[in-house]
Amino acid sequence: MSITIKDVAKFANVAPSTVSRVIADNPRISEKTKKRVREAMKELGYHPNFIARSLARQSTKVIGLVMPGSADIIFQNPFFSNVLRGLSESAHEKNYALQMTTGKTEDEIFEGVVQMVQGRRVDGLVLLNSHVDDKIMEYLRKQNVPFVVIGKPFKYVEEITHVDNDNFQATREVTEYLLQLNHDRIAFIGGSLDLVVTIERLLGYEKALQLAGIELNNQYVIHEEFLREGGREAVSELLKLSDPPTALVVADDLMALGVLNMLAELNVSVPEDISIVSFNNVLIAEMGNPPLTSVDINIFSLGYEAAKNLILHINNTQEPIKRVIVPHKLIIRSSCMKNIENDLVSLE
Amino acid sequence: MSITIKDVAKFANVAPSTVSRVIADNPRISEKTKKRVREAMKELGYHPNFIARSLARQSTKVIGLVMPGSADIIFQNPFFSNVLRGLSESAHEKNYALQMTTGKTEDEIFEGVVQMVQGRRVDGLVLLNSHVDDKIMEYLRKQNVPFVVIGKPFKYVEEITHVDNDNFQATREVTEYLLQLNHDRIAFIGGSLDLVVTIERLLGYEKALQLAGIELNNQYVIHEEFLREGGREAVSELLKLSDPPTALVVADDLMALGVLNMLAELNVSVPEDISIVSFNNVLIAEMGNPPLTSVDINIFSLGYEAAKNLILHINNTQEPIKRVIVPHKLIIRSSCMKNIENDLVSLE
DNA sequence: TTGTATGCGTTATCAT
DNA sequence: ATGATAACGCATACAA
Repeated sequence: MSITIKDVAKFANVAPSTVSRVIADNPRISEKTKKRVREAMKELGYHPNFIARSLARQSTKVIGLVMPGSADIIFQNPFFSNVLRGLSESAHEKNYALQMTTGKTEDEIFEGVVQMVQGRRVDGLVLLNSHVDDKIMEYLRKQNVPFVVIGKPFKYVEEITHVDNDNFQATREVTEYLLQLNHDRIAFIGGSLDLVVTIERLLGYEKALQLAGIELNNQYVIHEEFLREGGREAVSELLKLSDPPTALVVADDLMALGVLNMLAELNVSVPEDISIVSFNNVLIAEMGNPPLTSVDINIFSLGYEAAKNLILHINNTQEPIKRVIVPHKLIIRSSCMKNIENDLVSLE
Repeated sequence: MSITIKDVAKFANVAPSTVSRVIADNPRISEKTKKRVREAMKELGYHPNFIARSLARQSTKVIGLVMPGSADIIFQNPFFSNVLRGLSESAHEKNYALQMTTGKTEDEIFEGVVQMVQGRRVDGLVLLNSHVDDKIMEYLRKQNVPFVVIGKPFKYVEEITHVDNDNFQATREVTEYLLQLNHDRIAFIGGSLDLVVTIERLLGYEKALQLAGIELNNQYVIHEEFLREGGREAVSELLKLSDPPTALVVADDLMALGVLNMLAELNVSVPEDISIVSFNNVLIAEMGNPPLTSVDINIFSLGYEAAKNLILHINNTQEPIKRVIVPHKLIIRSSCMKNIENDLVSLE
């Protein structure tokens, strides 16, 4: 069919093994023959067959990506495009390819991971999010396959290599930011409690309130999906309270946009009537009306570091680092302001 | 290392070739031995090695995806997440895996495509967008590799299999929609003219105006990148005109959000002062303030059909269909209203 | 420094 | 209906 190593060998009057060594730039081959072989390769338009190489080397130079289910609305979150950018750039630098799992349901995805691993299609995997009691993580641990998690593993935190933000600390900080603006009725709208990130952020929120001596109000804590429908319901429930919050900590920009949308319909002004701070700082955060104050969690780096550390792990050039913390930064825009109500109270 | 076909063969007291036939469910193997072999596979925990199979079969069951450059801001458009969903679901149904190109620049991506193709890593490719004078399309045609383009090829439209909307017609329709609302000063804000979709939409816009007997105003046609910064500049330029438009056709939701954002800053009300209609109808379209009237181009189907037709093409079960048109639909929300100014004029 | 031979795990072509 | 055996294209241990 196409040009193989043997064709090049014949053309250059050497053995196939010599051609192979030239490809690997083996120092034991003389510069003369290297040059001759390389010319032959150019001449014939030779390109190495990755499949054959993978079989012989027992390594594919492919990284498997475990995506959320395609039916999952989370799949549409710009978070994933951004994390993909980071993974892509890092993988490209090290000449690794990226292969995605496909599948709608959790079971389909799990089966896909098994195929990838047992079928020896990939050298390692990156899990794009971390669930509570993650079946896939459990499996990969048992199989002893190199893998890296984006987010914090629910179990075996000390053993599983992961790239994460300090979400506990970040949420503490934003909550304290709102406290400094004189808010004391602060609600938390988080995503599914099945995601570890939600738990971490909730804990950070609670810690800040606790340190400020504010009693936790269960009605102020709402868990909905990270996306639009969730946002709408969450808001309507909160506003119905006798003592509605004056500030919201929302765990995701997209969800925060949904909240903004609903507040606009209800003629509630942001930030005049209610302040909002959200997370992720994706492109659309600054396109909200008003532009959202959001925690930049450096999504690109999350992806970049994940692929980078996975590759280090695969080639075990070193004892793998178990935890990489990517820094975050509060980006202040126009969705928060001082709580005047409390100001008046304190002036009395 | 791991369990191979030979181990199963020994365990079941048959030849490796027999095991292979059982895997393929070859009818010439007796049910008895099939059962015995399958039990042996379960027992030993056998999983076929895809790499070895690929080498022997000369087919990988992998589809290559040609993404925009990761440095490209277009990469962040929710369009791609959605198209990925469609591709993923379709590929999964046919047991194909998805592999992405990586790379920042056009050249890096091209090199990646060559690696994929010559390295025999993939059985075919899907191009996620269509550029004017697309180098990659040219290359794939010459290599005679199965591929499908999402969007309209700039050249060889009759020969290259592609999945597209009727963007010309769709843009005609939305422009006529605005005309019916009594707008006659309608501007067009499109993306890069390097993308075929931009050209198609521009032509549709022009056609509608022409049929309505409205003279084209060059100052009303602006091309900027599909994203935010572009949107801002475009708007400011338009509003500076002595006779500013009362309606905008914006070629992308994300860009339209940027436009909304800027208009809000300038205290220009939508739709009272200016009407906006945009394209794609991604999730965030309904989260604009006001929610955007947008053309739903059925992005999921674009991806789904692309993978489906590529796979048909690969297995050439039939003479490949050259063109698949995915239907579009105008989703009316709250960003457009009747042009009162012209109403008054006509009432005089 | 280079060549020979074998293996990587399958599939497929002959045989039997 | 099943078993040997030769590809598939490359890497590598062992020779020379």
